[in-house]
Amino acid sequence: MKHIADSTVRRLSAYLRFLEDFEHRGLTTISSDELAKQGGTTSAQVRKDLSFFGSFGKRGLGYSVPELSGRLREILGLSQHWRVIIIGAGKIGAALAQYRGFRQRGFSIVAAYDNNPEKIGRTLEGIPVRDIAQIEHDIQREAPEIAVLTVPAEAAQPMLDRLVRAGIHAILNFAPTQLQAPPEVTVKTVNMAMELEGLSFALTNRE
Amino acid sequence: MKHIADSTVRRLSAYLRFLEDFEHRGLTTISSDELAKQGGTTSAQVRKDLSFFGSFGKRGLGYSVPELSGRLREILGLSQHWRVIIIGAGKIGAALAQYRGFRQRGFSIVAAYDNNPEKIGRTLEGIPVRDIAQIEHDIQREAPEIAVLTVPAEAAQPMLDRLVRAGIHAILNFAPTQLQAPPEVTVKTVNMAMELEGLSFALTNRE
DNA sequence: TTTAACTTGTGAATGAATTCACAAGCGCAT
DNA sequence: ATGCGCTTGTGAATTCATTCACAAGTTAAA
Repeated sequence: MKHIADSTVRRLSAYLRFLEDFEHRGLTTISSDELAKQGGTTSAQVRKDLSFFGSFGKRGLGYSVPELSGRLREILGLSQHWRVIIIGAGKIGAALAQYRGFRQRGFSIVAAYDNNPEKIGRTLEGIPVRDIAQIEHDIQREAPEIAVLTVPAEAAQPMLDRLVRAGIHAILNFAPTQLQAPPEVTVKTVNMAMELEGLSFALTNRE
Repeated sequence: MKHIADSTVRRLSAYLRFLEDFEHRGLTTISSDELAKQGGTTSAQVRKDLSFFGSFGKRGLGYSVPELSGRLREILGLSQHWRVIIIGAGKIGAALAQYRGFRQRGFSIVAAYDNNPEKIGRTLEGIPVRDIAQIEHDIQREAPEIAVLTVPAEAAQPMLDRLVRAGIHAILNFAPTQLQAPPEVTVKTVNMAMELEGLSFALTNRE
């Protein structure tokens, strides 16, 4: 398949959210223009994004809301369940563990891991906290697909290497550091410091 | 000034992090190539990024670490302090309140706000939780520059409007929703659901 | 059946970001 | 002083992403 840009995938994800809203309100069709207005983009962009995957609309009418949302879920891989593990049972890990958006979209958090003996054996928002020492064993046994990394910056790269060796192919990183991973592993980084600095730049450099 | 792309600002922010590392280790000069390797980019990209703001390097030698990091801090607006308020004293708010990266970079969290009477008057990681009803009054009095929005999705847009009317120009949004704001207001959104869906897409569509 | 009002899907055009490639400058060794 | 090895700064070339613009398809009304 032709390479799909990251920005395109993000927009698909946004479209799906609006479609679910529409579905909820009982509407059956939607035009690229309405979708665009919601997502802060243009109708041509919406149609182009969708055209990478097929043609789902009806000329003169628009898109069927249930059909398009179904297709988007397929495209994004949301028609299957993904098992998620959280590495690092700190505050951020806890905030994520209770975040309802995960389960709503087919991501189930199976366990959290930490190296602090006081945390191991307890639960984090109902999710068991296990010893990080057993991570390789658990990955082999339970085959989670996605790992969320909420460890201190200096521990992030070694932990990523360890997860990759154990067979993880998708990582959501919250440590404020640039990570290296082999090409078959996808890493997304959420860096709050970077976002804040973007705001600082905008505040400083506006005329 | 010429318009600077968002991607450029993000990279500058990454460069600064490495420079601080280098500074810490007592190194005095660095080449665009070393900076690039750390940041997962190319030396030409590093030089182009910096060239928008001046020429800071010495041919044949590279960049002075303390000088370049100082210049980047200026460019990013980090030589001044920014006051931050957190709107929504839930789990994410708490995780952010204790995040050390903020203070380290000159962002000080002055207060959190909530509408839950059980939370108002208490503290969140040492930060006072105040009644959201007094937000306009406080903004006028304390003039915070940045608001972090950690409220439920459906409350985000009305709250943004309220903050903008009260004089806020920079918003870091954690609600999983697309927000509309006037052009003089900068909004950055951190959307975990979107990142996860990006991983789901990558897992699904790899050959 | 014809017409009018819409809306899609998509090549072509434009615009933006990245990479190339090289002249020019700097430091060190000889 | 001269030459060599290294690195910057930057126009030009290229690649990537977005927007334009319109033929073709659909519905509904007359």
